[in-house]
Amino acid sequence: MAEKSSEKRASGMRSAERLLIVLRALNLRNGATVLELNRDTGISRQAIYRILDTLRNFGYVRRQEATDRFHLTHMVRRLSSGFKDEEWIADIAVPILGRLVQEVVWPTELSTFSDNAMYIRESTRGRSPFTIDRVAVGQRLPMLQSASGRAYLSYCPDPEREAIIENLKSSDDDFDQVAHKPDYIERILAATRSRGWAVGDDSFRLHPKTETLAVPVLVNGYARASLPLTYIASAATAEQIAERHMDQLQAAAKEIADRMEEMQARADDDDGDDLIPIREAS
Amino acid sequence: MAEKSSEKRASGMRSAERLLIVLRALNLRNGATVLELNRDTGISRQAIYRILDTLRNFGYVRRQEATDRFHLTHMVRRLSSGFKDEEWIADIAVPILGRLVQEVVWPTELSTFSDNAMYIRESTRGRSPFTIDRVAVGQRLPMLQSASGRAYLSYCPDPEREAIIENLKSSDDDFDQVAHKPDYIERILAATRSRGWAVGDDSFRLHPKTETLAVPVLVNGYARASLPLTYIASAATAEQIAERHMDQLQAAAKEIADRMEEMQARADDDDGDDLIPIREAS
DNA sequence: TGTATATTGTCCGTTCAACGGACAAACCGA
DNA sequence: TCGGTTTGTCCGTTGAACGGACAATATACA
Repeated sequence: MAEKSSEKRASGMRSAERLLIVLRALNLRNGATVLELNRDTGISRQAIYRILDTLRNFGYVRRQEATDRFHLTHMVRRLSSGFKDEEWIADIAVPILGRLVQEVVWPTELSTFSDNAMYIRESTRGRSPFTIDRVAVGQRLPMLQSASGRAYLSYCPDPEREAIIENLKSSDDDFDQVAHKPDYIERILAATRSRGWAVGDDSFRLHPKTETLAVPVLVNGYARASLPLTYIASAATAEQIAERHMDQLQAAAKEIADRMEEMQARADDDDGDDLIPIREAS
Repeated sequence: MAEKSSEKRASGMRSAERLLIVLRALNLRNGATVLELNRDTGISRQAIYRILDTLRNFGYVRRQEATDRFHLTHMVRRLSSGFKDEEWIADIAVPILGRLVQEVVWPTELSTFSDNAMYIRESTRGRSPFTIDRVAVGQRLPMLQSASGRAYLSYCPDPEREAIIENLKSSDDDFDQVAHKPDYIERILAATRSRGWAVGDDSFRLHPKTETLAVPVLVNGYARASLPLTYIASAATAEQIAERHMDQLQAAAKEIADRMEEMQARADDDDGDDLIPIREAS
């Protein structure tokens, strides 16, 4: 068949699920006895023993000799250490972009800065009816030509921008050579700031028939990502697109930023709205 | 029976183990396809599907729509967010204290600062033949009377010490009242520093028959924990104990500190010496 | 000293969930 | 058009996970 796995109400693996529940419970109350975990999770005592054995074999949990309580070890960090901060914002953006594409028919993306360029992290191409080329995630975008790059540079902290420009000067990418023209850069930044949004340069186009404009995602006042919208050039001008959709784009950017600030503020642990059961489902 | 679970060659739960292996693999290569995970881990493709479904149900993994790759979400942090930094050092100290108690017959501990006092995090009481009172983990020790507190205060960064003293002044604990006597504090610190180790004050004793001396654990030059040794007062004087065991105590403190510095230096991700299999055991 | 309650640990027969072989479908380059 | 690669699902088999039951220990109280 190979259908596109239409969001079936999956069950998942029993014992593995319970291990995750116990692991979570251990995080909420570091240092716990078998009985406490039994009560916290509703999982039978015997099962808790099995699970803790498993976790111990992997070094994620140790038993404190003196108190006979089970504790997490520093190894647990490995279960999440691969999650990078750049992914953070893309992760949060997913549902928001999903809603955005329903209002704005054109495909939008989320791009972040890394390695002297912007990279597309998330995309709604494929859910938009007006998409020409498909997959764009992972695509590299030059800082000074792409709408994403320009939006980012215009609103990132000053020291960061200066450092980026400095790096671009020693880049061997053709696009980055304009970094040597400070007046050109100044003009772009000024134009972007006066508008509030950025446009892509003709010299860089992912697809010849499309154009892109972008707004920055301002977290605590500074750009942490860009939110580009790509449209078919023959369908409208940048001004028309902006007229129709800028409010929605800005609102989405704000929503992403708000979620980010919100999460940063919290103790990093408990996020209230929780999909993960702490007790077993009946 | 209720035997003390004599380190049996445990097996652990099959499917749960495999979930942990896949989770680890996802951390090593964020963004992976089912086939890639299959190759990385040696786990059958069908099983990877089951595991990813489970992880998705819990929100730890999402599927990037555009690329069909599986990514960790910010939720994975919850699997380790309960592991606090204070536990870090205690966690590392466990095996080192274990070796120490074999050389030094007296019980030793590891204590860290928290909430205006030192707290015992790990203990070898129970493995030492000369232990009087059993469990001491979790025990609160006053800063200015206990050997642990004095060792810590004498070698922590100056601003931290000043802040602690300031806090103690507004404490309602009787022990902390001497924080109002700067000359007393100065005398203690000077004595401790000239010796290189701290002694406990008569006014505070966990057990009337015992006395304690302690050395600081100096990470990057500053105290991050204390390593107290408790002995029976009638058996020897502090000087005799120091004569016999100070080298061993200092060596253990140094080893803990070295391990800490080592771990901090690393990228927090890959720690080389790894108990956790990335591929399944045959 | 005996009785009651709470907790920890292990055994073992049953059963159901995890397992992987097999097949179908889609995609891709030649 | 045809092989090779990748993705996804089905389904019969089996062994791993399950939890009831029991043993042992600790503490409290009469």
